[in-house]
Amino acid sequence: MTSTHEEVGYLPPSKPVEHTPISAASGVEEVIRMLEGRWKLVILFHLFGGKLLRFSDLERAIPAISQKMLIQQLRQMEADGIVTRLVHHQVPPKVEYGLTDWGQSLCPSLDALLKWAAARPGS
Amino acid sequence: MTSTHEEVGYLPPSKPVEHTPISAASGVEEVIRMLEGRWKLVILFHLFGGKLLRFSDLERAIPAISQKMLIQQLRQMEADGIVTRLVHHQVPPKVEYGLTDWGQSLCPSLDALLKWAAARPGS
DNA sequence: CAGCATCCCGGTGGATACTG
DNA sequence: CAGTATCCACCGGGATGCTG
Repeated sequence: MTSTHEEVGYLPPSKPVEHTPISAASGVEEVIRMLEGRWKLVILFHLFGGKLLRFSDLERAIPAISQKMLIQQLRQMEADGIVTRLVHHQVPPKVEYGLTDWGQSLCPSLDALLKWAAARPGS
Repeated sequence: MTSTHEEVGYLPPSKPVEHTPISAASGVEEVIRMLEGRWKLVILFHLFGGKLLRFSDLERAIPAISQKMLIQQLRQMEADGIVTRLVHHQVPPKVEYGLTDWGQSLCPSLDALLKWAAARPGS
């Protein structure tokens, strides 16, 4: 694919839109809002499979993330109904994070994304 | 904030991980890198369906985006092999953007994301 | 028309220190 | 252990003006 300046052998703009992506754009914004941020997807992938992870587990699993970001993203996803927060009040505090059913249902879609990335031409 | 403190009636962590999301984490970063940014997905959704849109078409379709962001995101996706850039050298310049086959193959996955968002409990 | 260059602001997110 | 609080650097991204 030589990016610029090919002589154009393209033809008919007579192709009708079969997908109306524009109308979908509204939902797109919502998805972006809920999943954007450097860490949301990374966290989600660590939670898939119904696992319950403690705050410190996640910190260890994602060494590059700061506490501030970890808690912030977790809280946002909790507010969005994607992750659950389970507090055990005991002397050394223990909090476990997991996925709601709805959050877990995101797994296939994200997996598809992964497969897509893996299928990149010129591997 | 008492959003918390359920007494924990959670049971068996006997659920074996059936998905090994951690190993997937590597690919996740890649996906994020390619799709992140305020506008990438929005642009993509306007390009799905095999449509070729001119720069000005996209500007009109996404009024909130600035020229700078539009061209920047398009270029990045072009570099990633997601979008194509078709230059017609004629007196009033004309450039059309579309999707590569690989880029087009992202459509089902993103659609799944949309459906997921639409299925949010408490609609 | 389709961009590039420049300036600049605000928010995102990192580092660090402190608390229940 | 699981956060909260603060400070601050950086850069994503908007506005404007100019060019081929």
